[in-house]
Amino acid sequence: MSGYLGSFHHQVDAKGRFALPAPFRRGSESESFVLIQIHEDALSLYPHASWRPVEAELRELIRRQPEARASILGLTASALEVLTDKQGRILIPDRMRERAGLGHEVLIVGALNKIEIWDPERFRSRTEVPDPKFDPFIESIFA
Amino acid sequence: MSGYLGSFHHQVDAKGRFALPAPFRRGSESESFVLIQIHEDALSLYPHASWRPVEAELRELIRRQPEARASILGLTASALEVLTDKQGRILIPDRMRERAGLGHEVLIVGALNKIEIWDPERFRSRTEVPDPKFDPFIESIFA
DNA sequence: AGTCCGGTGGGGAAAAGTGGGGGAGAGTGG
DNA sequence: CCACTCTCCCCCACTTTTCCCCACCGGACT
Repeated sequence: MSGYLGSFHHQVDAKGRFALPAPFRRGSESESFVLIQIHEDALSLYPHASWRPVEAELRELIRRQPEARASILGLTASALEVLTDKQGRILIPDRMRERAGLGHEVLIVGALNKIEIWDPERFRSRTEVPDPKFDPFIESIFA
Repeated sequence: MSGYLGSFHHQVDAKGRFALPAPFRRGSESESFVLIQIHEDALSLYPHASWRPVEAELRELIRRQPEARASILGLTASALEVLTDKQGRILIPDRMRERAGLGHEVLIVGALNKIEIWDPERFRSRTEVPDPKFDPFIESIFA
């Protein structure tokens, strides 16, 4: 299948679960994901296939720059391997939800090789005014 | 499965045992680990599969740089092969706990190919302010 | 209007984390 | 070679958390 596309407005229930949008489930049946906070304003969800090369590159970075150990350890410590339950839902631990500033409404956003989880309001404010500096590059890609 | 991820706040009981977090047990059923102190501020726990290449590289280093012998001997002398008991717990000898500065509360941290055991407070102080020098590298890995 | 499918909500069984008693085995000294 | 001690690990027990399962609801397509 092609990369993840689209955005879906879903609820996080009292137990901290949200339903993975049906289009994102196809091709990842009963597969595991890696849930991690890379950016301050969102959570990222990597399917196993996308995560593997990331992991390999992280280990390569540690080998070449041992001083990066603490930075990477902080990332992996706050990451988590998650599985969809039989209803296709994913559990976000409360600590993660709070740290990423997410409430009980989230926007599940397709980002090609991964999925991002945003606060809907914040997502609007971050994307409604795109930087025109990149327009020519983007234009040429789509030409 | 993918590498070790996540952090878990566990107790070390009066006998010096701590429960290996359930996610870290999967895939290593009744496997043995190597417990070793590589860094000053934490203990490292290598599953057998991750330990093998480390051992090979240590032997290779001794052959090429015999002067490193004493340093490596110091490491292997204080390392230890450990097994989980039937309850999935691992015993840390008191000497090791003291040398690594661990109390009766520990943070079990996933670090991809290995597991690290930290004092919770110390871990927070070492990782809460990541070095921005590595941000560009890390950004590009997760892009 | 009925049926299917995707999203939402909660009860309850199973597992995870924690604590401690006691027997088997290794190490030590007589 | 025996007796004593100490450590380790198995077993049992209890509490909390996790997640599996069932049920409901609403919209879309037939």
